[in-house]
Amino acid sequence: MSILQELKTRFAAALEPLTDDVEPLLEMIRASADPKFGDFQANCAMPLGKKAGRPPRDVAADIVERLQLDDFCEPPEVAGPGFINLRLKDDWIAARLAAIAGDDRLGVAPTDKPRHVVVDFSSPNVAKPMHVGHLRSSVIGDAICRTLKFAGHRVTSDNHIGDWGTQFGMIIYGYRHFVNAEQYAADPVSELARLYRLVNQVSDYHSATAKLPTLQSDLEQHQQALANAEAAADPADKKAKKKLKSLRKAVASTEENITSAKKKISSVADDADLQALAAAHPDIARLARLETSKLHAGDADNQKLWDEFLPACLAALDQVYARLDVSFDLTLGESFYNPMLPGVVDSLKEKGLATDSEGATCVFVEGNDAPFIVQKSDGAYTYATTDLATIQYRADELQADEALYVVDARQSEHFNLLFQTAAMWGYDRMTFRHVSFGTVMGKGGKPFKTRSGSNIGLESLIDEAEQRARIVVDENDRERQALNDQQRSDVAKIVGTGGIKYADLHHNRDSDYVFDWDKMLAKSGDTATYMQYAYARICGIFAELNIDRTTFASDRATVLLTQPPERALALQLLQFDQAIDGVLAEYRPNQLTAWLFETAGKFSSFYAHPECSVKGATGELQQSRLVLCDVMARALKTGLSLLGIQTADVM
RNA sequence: GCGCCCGUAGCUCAGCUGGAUAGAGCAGCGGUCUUCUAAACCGCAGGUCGUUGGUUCGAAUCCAACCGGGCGUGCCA
Repeated sequence: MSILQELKTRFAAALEPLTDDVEPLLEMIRASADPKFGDFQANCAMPLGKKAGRPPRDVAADIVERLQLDDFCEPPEVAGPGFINLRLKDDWIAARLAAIAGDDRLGVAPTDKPRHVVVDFSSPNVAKPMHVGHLRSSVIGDAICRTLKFAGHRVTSDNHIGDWGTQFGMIIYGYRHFVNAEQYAADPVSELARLYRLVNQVSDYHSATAKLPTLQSDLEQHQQALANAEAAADPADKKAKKKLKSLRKAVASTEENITSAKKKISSVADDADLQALAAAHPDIARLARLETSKLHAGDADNQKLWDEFLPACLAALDQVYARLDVSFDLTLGESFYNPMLPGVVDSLKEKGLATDSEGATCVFVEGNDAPFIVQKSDGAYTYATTDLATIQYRADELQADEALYVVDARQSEHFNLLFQTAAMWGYDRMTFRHVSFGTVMGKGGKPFKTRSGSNIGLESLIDEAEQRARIVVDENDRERQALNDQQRSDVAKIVGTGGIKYADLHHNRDSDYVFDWDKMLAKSGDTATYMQYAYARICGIFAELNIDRTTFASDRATVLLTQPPERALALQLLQFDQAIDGVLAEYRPNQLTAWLFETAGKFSSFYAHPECSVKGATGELQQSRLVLCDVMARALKTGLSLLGIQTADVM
């Protein structure tokens, strides 16, 4: 039983005579903010006193009198307005720690209320290279899956790939007109990616060329309006000020659009071959869309191409996932749900949820201006329809209790509409949750892009991480020479990808965060490297003493907490369950990174403390310290593994 | 216009179901390697928690208004 559970049980008994509803009061037991207030504190006397109209300190004294916890706590103290401060007995901590030695679960029991959770994450478009935007979804989603599983839930991870969208029409069009057969035979995926880029580039060229005059006149209009407004502006008028601001924004954004349009035009116009190609395919965008709709309509030729393209595209994705150590139970893309879409719309219509509006079939959700469009006026279905079909499948076929969507925060409105529509549609017993996350920013505070403004490829990101990590590994091992070339390269992989993942996970997922190479692989601070290093140092101790950690009989040892760093570390290690609970409460992996960092910090203090040497100790004390080290190593390895981060025995 | 998110130390961020003097990490300053990997440890310094009101014994946390930034907003996904 965990410390917090134990305390809650004891407090429940003591609080029962005082109130009908103890549950919220038990939530007010927590680890102390400051060691001088003990190890844990219970804040329940204040609200209770208020409710009963009694001085909180009296209530606290009442509670303390009823509390039965002298078997594992020092006598509780009442402090301040009515805080109850608790300090665990050293012997009890030592016994608990000895009890979890050798246990990868660190004494955390699986949940007694398992749920079946579908986690929908990563979801790239096939045939389009994955970029940094897919990183967060992949990394956060994977960490959530691993943590849910560890906690004892049934998890189905599902990669809802985009394999049926407009990009396929572009690829098909490109393949028909521009394919380089040799390249395609040698490396189909990169040739398809090239074709996609090419068709995209030419379409963009035409649409930019068409749009440019409008944009330029828009700009003139906006500039004129701005000039007029500036001339008439009354500095005291707030409304006018706001208007000025929005006009300036309009000018700036139009200017940006013009710049980007010009770039798109010149990228083709500056190249004679491209220019000729563009001239020969003036209607490329429409024709590419036509290929898409032919595919959707069941056109045999296009279906054949799709069948041919897809396996290669999936294999390419798998390569990236292998490098990231991310895996899925299911990869059910949009195409999988295609046959279900007409039925979805029919069912919505039957139930009176979907109605015709301006030619499109829409669900209107109260309190939302925007409609939820399930069928466009041209008859095509939308991702709203697919998402509803997906819910149907997950509820009816997979029998899931809960579905998580690890998707960019910008889609929150879509999910809001989706979930409400699903509930009205009858899927009200399943819980749905948009696990949203912010944008990855570059150092300038703008979305992380390459210098030319395109997205940064995920593969090149991993490449760079591993290269940078290798430099760090080489530097660190220069004097020790403990690693050969292969080992260094293995460590660099672990440190590099671990660094990327950790940098992402240690931020609150809601925030945008700034991507910073130097910080990510920094030798110190809150990084994966710091944790991985702590792990390697522990392995080093066992190696030095010629003890095989895998067979180390730590459960037979007694734990002695002779020094403050030992006690602090032991107590920290006993609170792993709180980190797990913290992650799963709102699906925030940063709760676990925080615990790991704190724990690793406590270990580093222990390790560096002159009175806590393991090698320097003998007999029972050395055995005890080895137990501490072993549990610490398990904590790091297990905790990092829940984040999808690996460890190395030697670094 | 409407909706969502954000504003905490020089920088990057935690903390947000209200709790004791607001925490880390970088960067800065000063210490610590003949002893388990110094990719480390110890210490110092650094903040009107955007502003103003409100609720409360108690507010970074809840509510309202405002200021500042980002994103989304009917047929792309």
